[in-house]
Amino acid sequence: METENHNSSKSNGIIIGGGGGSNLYVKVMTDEQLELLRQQISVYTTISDQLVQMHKSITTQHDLAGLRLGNLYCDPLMACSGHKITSRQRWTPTPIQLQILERIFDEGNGTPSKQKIKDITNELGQHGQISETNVYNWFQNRRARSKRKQLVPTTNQSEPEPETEVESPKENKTHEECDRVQFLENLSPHSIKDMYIQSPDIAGFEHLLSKIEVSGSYSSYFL
Amino acid sequence: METENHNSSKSNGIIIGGGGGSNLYVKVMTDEQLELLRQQISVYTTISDQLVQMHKSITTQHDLAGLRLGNLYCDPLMACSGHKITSRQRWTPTPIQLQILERIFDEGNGTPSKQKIKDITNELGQHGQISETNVYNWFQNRRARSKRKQLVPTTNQSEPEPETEVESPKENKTHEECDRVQFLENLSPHSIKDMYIQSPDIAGFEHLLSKIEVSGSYSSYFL
DNA sequence: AAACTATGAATGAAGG
DNA sequence: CCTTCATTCATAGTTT
Repeated sequence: METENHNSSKSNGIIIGGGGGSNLYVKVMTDEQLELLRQQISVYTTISDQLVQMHKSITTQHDLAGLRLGNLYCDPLMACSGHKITSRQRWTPTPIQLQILERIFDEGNGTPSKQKIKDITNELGQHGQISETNVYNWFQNRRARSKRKQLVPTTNQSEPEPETEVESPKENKTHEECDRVQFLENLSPHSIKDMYIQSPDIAGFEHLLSKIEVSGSYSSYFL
Repeated sequence: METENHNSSKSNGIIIGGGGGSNLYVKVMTDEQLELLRQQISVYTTISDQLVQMHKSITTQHDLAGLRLGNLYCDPLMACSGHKITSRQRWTPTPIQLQILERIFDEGNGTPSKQKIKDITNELGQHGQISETNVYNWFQNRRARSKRKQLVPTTNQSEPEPETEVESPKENKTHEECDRVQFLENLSPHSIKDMYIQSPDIAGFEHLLSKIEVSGSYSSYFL
């Protein structure tokens, strides 16, 4: 367990001369340094632990909607006031609105100008909550999709992209939340065993540890 | 569990006897131990970094997409195994890239000059494929859309429909969301300065560090 | 419930 | 810069 004796790097080693002439090279840390290390690691531990818990709570729950809502209605006052918060993170046109929109769309003008958008928005506002962005997006999507429909009328099933698809075959579609977390899960496994310091009480954390790859550049983080 | 009594149980200190009779007590770490520490810390760094990015991506509404692509980027094996990654015509910023871009964008200068673009591109190139055009476009779009964001602060709270939606009171989404977000935000500030080890390139991380409270029990994590 | 479909929304890029 | 398009994601609603 004695050193491999590389004395090149920082001076975290000292040479203690015995009386005779045999020098003993050891790595030295003062109590202060150890304390700092302890703090540093504890900080990492704390952060990681809590973030992991958040991560778990996010991926476990189905409430991605709530998640998304968080962005939109992140105002703590609003949220905590336990008030209304019509949690419609995504606008959905009412039948009346849709009808009007369709009519306007069929009127030909594929280009709803800015002012037009305003007018339409105002009109539709009489029939439900709506914003200009909603109208804008609607026309945007409507145009694009009506165009695409024409382009691919019935020939959709014959050419399912015979590409060199070595991608993981399935499970792309329904795992929305996985998309969000796979950047962690997909990390190639690398066993960090017998760590000098172990965090005893973080449950899912070790699982993550076993998956995180220690990139070769980690040494650059250190010292 | 192991106590924090590092003086006795865990012989990480040795007594080196000099010739005379004065003993020198020092903390000792072998290279191996140091290496393990290095790995451990780098693991924490990696995990924290990525989790922080996820956290930011979640709490910031405009970059969920970028996060998603993280899985493509983050898996070295898959990326290096060859014929993957292709089939993407459109550049998508990696989380790291996005983070850097956001930081630069937030630094005010709405005008990324030609030279600036070059620099940024070069920097981001360290974290993934990118071109100057990508950077240019990104800033272009970012600016335009952030501007448009202000234009549509539609706090439309009107009640157009017989909205009897009470959103299941027991399952308070907003509350959960708050919990998730606030667990970081609410941590009492504690300055971790002059850390023995610093991670140079994690931007938002230091901000978090300044907010994380080092709980008094951190010593229990250590040894 | 899980899978599917329709569609609102986000965003990189192109044109002017 | 502004507008527009193409692509993709995420979700609400529907079907099996």
